[in-house]
Amino acid sequence: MPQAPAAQAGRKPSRIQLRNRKRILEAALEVFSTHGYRGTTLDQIAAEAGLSKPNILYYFEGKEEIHVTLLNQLLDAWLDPLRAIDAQGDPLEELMGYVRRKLKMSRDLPRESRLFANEILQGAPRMGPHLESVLKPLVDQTAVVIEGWVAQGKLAPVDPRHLLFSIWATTQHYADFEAQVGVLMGPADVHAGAVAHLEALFRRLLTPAPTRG
Amino acid sequence: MPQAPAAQAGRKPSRIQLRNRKRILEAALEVFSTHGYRGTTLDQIAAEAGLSKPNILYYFEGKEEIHVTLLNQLLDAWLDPLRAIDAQGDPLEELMGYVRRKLKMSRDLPRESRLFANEILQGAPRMGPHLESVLKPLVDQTAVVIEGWVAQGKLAPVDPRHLLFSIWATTQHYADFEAQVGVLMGPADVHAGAVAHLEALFRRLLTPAPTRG
DNA sequence: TCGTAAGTTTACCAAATGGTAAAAAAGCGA
DNA sequence: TCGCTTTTTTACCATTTGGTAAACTTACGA
Repeated sequence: MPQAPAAQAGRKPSRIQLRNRKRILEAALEVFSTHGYRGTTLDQIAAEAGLSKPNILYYFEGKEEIHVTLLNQLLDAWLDPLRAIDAQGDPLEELMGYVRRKLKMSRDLPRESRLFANEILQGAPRMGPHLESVLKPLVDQTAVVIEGWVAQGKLAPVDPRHLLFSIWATTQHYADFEAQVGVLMGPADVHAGAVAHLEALFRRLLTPAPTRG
Repeated sequence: MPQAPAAQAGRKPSRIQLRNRKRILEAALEVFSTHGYRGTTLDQIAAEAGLSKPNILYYFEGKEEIHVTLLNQLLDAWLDPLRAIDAQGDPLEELMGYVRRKLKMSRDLPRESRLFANEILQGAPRMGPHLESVLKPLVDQTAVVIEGWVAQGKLAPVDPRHLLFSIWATTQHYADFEAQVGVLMGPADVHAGAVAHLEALFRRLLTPAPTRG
């Protein structure tokens, strides 16, 4: 079998392979994130990557494999800020740090945010299992930590999962709804305003009432 | 010219026309909201509507017209809760009422929310002008009202636009990211929890500090 | 430098898809 | 019930699109 690095089984990838797979994924991220899965054509990805369509299919088995590769790769990076929450740290500062990291990701990696949003919006057809196996355990674990903090009185009472939803929603909004934000905010420094606003929003929510007696 | 109600110029629509246009839009909402614009085919809409494809094209000029009709119709309904904010009312209660109405819409009309999210995610290619001409003026106007409330000390200092973004993001999240919320919350009563959580979140943000002196 | 494997291109193809033409079938006012 | 209009169906079509076959070119170790 003279060819088939698409499904390379244990083979160590060559330098060219490494470079071209990276190029393709970068191009695919660009196109998928703005047009969605069905709205993206292999020709667009090929053009963006500077490769021919059959050449793309030399490195990946098909459109779907590119998409899934991108999504799973992404989810992992996406969850790093959540993993970085330290159960031993100061509760309020840990969570506020998380908010800031998520907001920064939204600004620096808007394409990744939109790719993810697109997938979830359509019911996570290519990602469902991954959400169950990767996202859910991590969230369950984080929920326990947050509940512990609340029980210790170091955090105002809050439902951990709804808190996470709020953080995700508000931070990713600036990437996912950029088209709308742009219309409504003009050329102002959106990010700086967002940082200040979300700082106030979550700090007020989470700061525990001073205990008396 | 024996046919052309698609571009009916001033003609009063027949009963059949009214019924079928409604059917088509309902079917299109269902399909567009779950598969996006490019992911939707006329055949799918036709099947969902119980009509043939050419019959669909008898009532609408094409796929794009259906989509645009749906979007513009939707934006109008979508903004009703915002229009309902009463500048003369109690600031905190007006805004909390707005939060509740938005959350209710997210629960009752998730398809509409997702249709809108899909469009904005992709850069609002078929809606840009409408955002400028309909959404922006209304938001500008609301921003003035909120700023007035803040100036009067009836509301904690807050950037009106970022506040609106937070409200939209958190409430619509339950519709737009339902696939994810479902994975993480199981069969629990998500809505009730969301109401309580967002009530706390925004009430704490907006309640002004008691003035002294 | 030569031979083999890796990588790339050219030329296709079948299916899907948005849309059309024109005939057939209902509706409906008089 | 007749005749005209509205509505619906049948039969197509051109383009796009994911994907393939096979020839051709390049890289690289011996």
